[in-house]
Amino acid sequence: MSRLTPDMLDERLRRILTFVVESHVTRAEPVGSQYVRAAYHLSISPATIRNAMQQLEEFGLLSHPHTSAGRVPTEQGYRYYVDHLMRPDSLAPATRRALDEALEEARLSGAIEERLPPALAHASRHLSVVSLQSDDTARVHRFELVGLDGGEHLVAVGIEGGPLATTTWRPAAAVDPAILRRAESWVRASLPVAGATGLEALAERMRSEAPPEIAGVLAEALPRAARLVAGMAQPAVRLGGAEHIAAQPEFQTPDALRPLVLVLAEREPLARALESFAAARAPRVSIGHEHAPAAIQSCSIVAMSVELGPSRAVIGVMGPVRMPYRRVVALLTYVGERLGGGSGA
Amino acid sequence: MSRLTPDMLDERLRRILTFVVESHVTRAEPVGSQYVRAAYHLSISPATIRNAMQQLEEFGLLSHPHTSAGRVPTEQGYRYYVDHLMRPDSLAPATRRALDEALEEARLSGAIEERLPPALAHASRHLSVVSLQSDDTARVHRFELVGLDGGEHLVAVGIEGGPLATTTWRPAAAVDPAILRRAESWVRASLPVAGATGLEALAERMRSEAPPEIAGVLAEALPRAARLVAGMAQPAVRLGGAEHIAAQPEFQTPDALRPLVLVLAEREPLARALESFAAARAPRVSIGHEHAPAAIQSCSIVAMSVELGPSRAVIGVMGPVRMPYRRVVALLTYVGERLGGGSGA
DNA sequence: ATTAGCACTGTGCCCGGCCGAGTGCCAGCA
DNA sequence: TGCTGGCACTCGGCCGGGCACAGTGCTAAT
Repeated sequence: MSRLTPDMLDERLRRILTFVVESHVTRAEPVGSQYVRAAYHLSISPATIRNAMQQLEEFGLLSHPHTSAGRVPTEQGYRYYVDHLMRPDSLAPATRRALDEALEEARLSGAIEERLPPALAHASRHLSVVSLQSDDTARVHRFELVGLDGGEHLVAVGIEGGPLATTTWRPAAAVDPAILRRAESWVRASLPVAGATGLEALAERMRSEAPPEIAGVLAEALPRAARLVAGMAQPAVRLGGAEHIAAQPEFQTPDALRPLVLVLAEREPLARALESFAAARAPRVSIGHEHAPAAIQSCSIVAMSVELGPSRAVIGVMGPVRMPYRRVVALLTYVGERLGGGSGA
Repeated sequence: MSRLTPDMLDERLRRILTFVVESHVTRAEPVGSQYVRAAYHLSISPATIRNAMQQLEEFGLLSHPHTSAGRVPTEQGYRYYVDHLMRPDSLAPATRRALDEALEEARLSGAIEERLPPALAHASRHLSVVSLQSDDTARVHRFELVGLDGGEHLVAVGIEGGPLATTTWRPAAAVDPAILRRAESWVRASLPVAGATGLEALAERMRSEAPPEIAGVLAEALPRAARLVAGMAQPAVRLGGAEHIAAQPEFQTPDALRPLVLVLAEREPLARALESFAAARAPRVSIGHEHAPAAIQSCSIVAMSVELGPSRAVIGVMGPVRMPYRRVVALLTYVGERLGGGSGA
């Protein structure tokens, strides 16, 4: 299907499409010709509007639930709206203030990834999603080996743009600190390596190449390090305001709601969908079937990537395709600025 | 309402209640007198069964959706069944084998808390829940302070019966290792303390009592340590097999399904409900309104506490009140034995 | 090109009637 | 006394018809 260019539609069609989208977003019902006329004080007659709507339908931008119903935007209609019609919105001062407060509080307490989802959900009145960045191929650039008191040993690995992760184990016999440092150096000489698989490859090489006296520690440490990296690669998706999406009229049938149950329980499909926003430094919109996971193809996602503490995260909002894109984009733009997403690396 | 004693019901009433519960569990429909008679080859007449059912209804064990429908167990009916009627079930060999394999594989890969939910869900054909144990008041019994290469510093805290948690920060100026060790010792002298609040109190005391040269590091380390403990106290709830609960006939209306959406998204109510199983060394059953969170009062939970790696966890299964308690209890009993839950501290 | 008018079509809703399931009760019987 | 067969009753679910309504598509007029 060829992408519509902005100038394929004349001014009137563009205005009417805008009206239909925005009316339908707020009213959640098919919109008819006389409603558009009345709501926007148009001086043209309903019949003319009907003709225009018919053209929009031929373009695939509107559709018709049944003969005697009004029009509803198609996913392509929303796409056209988002790309060419929607004008920037500004946040209500109260919303802005609430966000500022929440962000400031989060910064102080340091638990920003905990506070962000409820704040976003509250401000957007939609389900908010925050995914701590995942990257299977992220380079492991740090490796630390520490002997703790009491015989336990600690291994720490850091991936680029990610936090440091640690785990501990208790070897059969105490390990000489000098051996630890040599083992550390041996590993570091090969850094950076690519993700968990890189570490596993390193563990493999270690068996034949590393000096025997450090092989023992490394045999314990490297697989654990690989597991840590693999664990970081599974993004933790945090959610806020699930009540909003569950309250939407499009999710008032069990068939519509069920996929949501699955997605919210096992968040993997959601994480997958959010990955595609990893490069978005400004809010990006994904509408319905534009994203892959079937369970959320009745939803739209507006999201972007921001710096969150030491690592990057995708933050966004998910709702029905009939979503107030204007408002949500404005919201995310603001939050992104506040968190330094746009200015980030 | 006074608790029913097992001998308040004569043998026939007990048998009929058993039949009604078990039929309803498998068929998900009200069960009528002639169905009971036919299904269990009873030699008594439907009329007699009806009389018996009427008595059971007077006891509050059965109820009646409407005049011309069969009987349905009440929550108290299920409770009586679970307490007095249900006989131990044995696992199908295939299930047992599948579980053995999953557990063995999980043990090898070390990621048991990842593998357990899907395994439990698959074996029980219900939603499985695994909650890593939380305890606000858990004693902090370990404290480590380590200088890493590159100027970063690492603080590690361990709570009793829990894993070691770590975080890092980068102080303005490098800290002398000797100072680190003295700071460590100063904190350890006060261990164990109770949970995050204990650490916060310690940070408070530190300001007036600690030698000035270690106050700087501790001012950075102690609040971070407190946050780590607070974070551990928020149990991570993992789920498996959400499709099972979403497929149950009792959740085929939006009103029934909606609370589930909320609970699965924000897992806090679930975590709260699971806390009450922390002391259960054998499967315990909580039926409908027996647990507090309103959102899951149309569900039952069968769960128990087991040792999972270094810490304890509550593992269980959640489904509609109409749940195959026999089978699920047998399943959890088996898994509990395998994980050493019963034999645990 | 726009508009007024009008016939048309499909949905949602209410209503009445029917069917079936399963009960409660009663009278009769071991 | 306890069980049983029989019977009237009640309620939910389902089906089909009829009505009101909304909003369209078309045509003819401006």
